[in-house]
Amino acid sequence: MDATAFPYGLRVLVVDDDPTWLKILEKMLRKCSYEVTTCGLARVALDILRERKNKFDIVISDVNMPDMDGFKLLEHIGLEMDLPVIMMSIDGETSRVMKGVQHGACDYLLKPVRMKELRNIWQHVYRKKMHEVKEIEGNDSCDDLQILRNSFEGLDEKSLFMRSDSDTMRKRKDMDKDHADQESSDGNTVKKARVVWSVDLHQKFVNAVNQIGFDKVGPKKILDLMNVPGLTRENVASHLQKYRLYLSRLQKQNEERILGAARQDFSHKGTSENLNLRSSFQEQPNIGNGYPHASQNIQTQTKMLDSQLEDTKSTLPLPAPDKKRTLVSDVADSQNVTSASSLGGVLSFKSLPVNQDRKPSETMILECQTWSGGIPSKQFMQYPKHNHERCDLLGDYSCLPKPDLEHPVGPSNLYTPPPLISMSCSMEGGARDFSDVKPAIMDCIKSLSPAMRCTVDSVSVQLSDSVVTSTDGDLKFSSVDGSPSNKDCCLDQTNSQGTLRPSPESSIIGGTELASLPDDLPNYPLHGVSFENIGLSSIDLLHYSDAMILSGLQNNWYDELEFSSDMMDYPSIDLFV
DNA sequence: CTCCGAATAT
DNA sequence: CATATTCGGA
Repeated sequence: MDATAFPYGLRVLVVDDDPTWLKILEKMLRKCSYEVTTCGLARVALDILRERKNKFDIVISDVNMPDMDGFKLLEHIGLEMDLPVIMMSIDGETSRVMKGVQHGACDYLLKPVRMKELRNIWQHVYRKKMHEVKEIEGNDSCDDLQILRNSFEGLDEKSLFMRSDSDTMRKRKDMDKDHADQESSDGNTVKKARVVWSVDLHQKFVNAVNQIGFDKVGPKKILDLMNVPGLTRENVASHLQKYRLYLSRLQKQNEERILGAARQDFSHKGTSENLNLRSSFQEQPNIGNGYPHASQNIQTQTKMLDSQLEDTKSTLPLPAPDKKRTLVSDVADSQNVTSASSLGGVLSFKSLPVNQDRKPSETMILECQTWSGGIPSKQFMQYPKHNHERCDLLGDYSCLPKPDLEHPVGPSNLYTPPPLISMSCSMEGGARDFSDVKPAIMDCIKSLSPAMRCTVDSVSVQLSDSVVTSTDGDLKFSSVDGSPSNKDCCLDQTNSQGTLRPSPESSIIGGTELASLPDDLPNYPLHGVSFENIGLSSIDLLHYSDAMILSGLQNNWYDELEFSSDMMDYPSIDLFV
C-alpha cells in the first residue's frame, strides 16, 4: 500500500499517564494531521471509548498505567470495540513486547517514539479494515487488494479519515527515502503537512466567520466552528490574516471607486430635472469593529428621467447607451435599469417605476446602512486559477465558488446575520409623502438585488423643505426635528414586501432562511429597511457587478463562476469605462 | 497563562 | 505567492 499517503484526520486516542509524553505524542500525532484525543488514565480511556463508540480509529496506550494494567486495557478494547491498539513503553524488554502482541496489540512502540512510526500507524487501521472486508466477502485472495481497498475507502472515506473532500486528502511528499524521516520524538524537526486552503476549506472558514460575526471573529472561535480535524489555530489565524488583507484591499478598491462615483454624482447635480436617488452603504457606526474593510460604501444612484416618469410602470426599453445594458434591464425587467455598477459603488438607473405624482425636480438621497456588523454575509476568496482570467479584474478572490453540496449552506448550520439596512432619505423638492419616497426606496433595494427579500420596516427620512405626510394608512411620519431644512422623519412598520424572487434558492444564497431569521433582531437605534435573506451584502454588491446581480444570476452560484468572467461584457458606466 | 495578530520566515 | 512561525502585547 502507498505508505506516502496518509489519512487526514485519523482519530487517535492516546493513553499515557505521563503528561509530558502525552503532550509530545499529541503534538507529533497532530503533525501527522491526525485527530488526537489524549487521556491520562486507562479507565477514563475505556469510558471515552465506550461513550464515543466508533469515534476512534486507533488507540495508542502506554503499557504502564497507574490505574489499570495496559494489557488489561488492551484486552478490554479488543473485546469491546475491536479497535487496533498500539502499545508503547519506555523500555523494550522483549517479554513485555511479546506480551503486548500476544494480548492483541497490533504494534509496540518504544519511547521515544519516532515520527515515522506514528506516520505509519494508520496502516494498522487500514489492515484491520481490509481483514474485515475480506472476512465479509469470504475471499482472501490477494489480487483482490484493489477491490478491498476500494471498499475500504468507500466505506470509511468520510467516517474514518474525515476528509472534507477528495482533494483534501493530503499526500506527503515522497520523503520516504529513509533519510529525513529519522527524526525522533522531539517532533520539532518534522515539518507538518501544509494546510491547503481548498475552496472547500475556505468555505468552511467563511461560514464560520459569518456565523460568529465579523467583529467578533478570532482564530480560536473560527477553528472551533470549522471543526476540521488537524487544523490548528495558527492555520486559521494565518488564513484569517490573509482574508483580512484581502478584504481591506477590496475596500480600498471600493473607496477609490466611490470617489470616482462621487465625482460623477456631482456632475449630475446640475440636472435638476432628474430625481436622484442615491443610497450609500456604510458601516454601522455603533458596530465599529476596527476593521477598515468592514466598512463598505456603496452608493446607489438612481436617476429618473422625466420622460420615463410619465410612464413609470412600463418596462420600456431604454435609450440604453450600451446594448449590453438593455440586456441587463431585460432580465431585471421591472427595474428599468439602464446602467449599473457595483464595483464602482454606483448604481445608476435611467428610470425607475415611481409614483405617478412624482415631481420631476425632486432630489432624493437615500442612504443605506448595513447592519450586518460589516460582515459580508457571503464572501469568498477564490483563486483565480480556478476561473477565467478575467476574474482577475475583480481581484484574486472575486469569484464565487460552487456551493458545496456536501456541506450545504443550510439554515440549520449557518446563520448569517441578516444585514439591516437603514435608509435615510433626504429629499429636496416636492416630496410630500412617504408614498413618494417608498417606491424609490423599494426600487433602490430591488435594484441592489432583485433576489433580495426585503422589508421596509421603517425609514428615516430627511426632508429638505417640507413636512411629509403619509398617505399610506400604515405609514406614519413623525416629525422629529422642526428644522425646516432637515426634518427627520420616522416611519414605522411599513412592511412593504419587496420580494421579487421568493424562490427557495434565495434562502440558500444567503445561507439564511427566512423562516430562521431570529425574531429578536437587535433593535437598532435607527430603524431600517431590513433585508432579510439578503445573501449579498455590501461587499458582495461591490464585488459582483450589478449586471450580475440584476440579472438574477445570483440564484446560481455555479453560474456565477461563469458569469463573473462574462460579466465583463456587461459594462456599466462607472466600472468598466 | 491564553489568545491575538503583525511581522517575519519559509 | 500562500502558508507557517515567531514574538510582543492585550
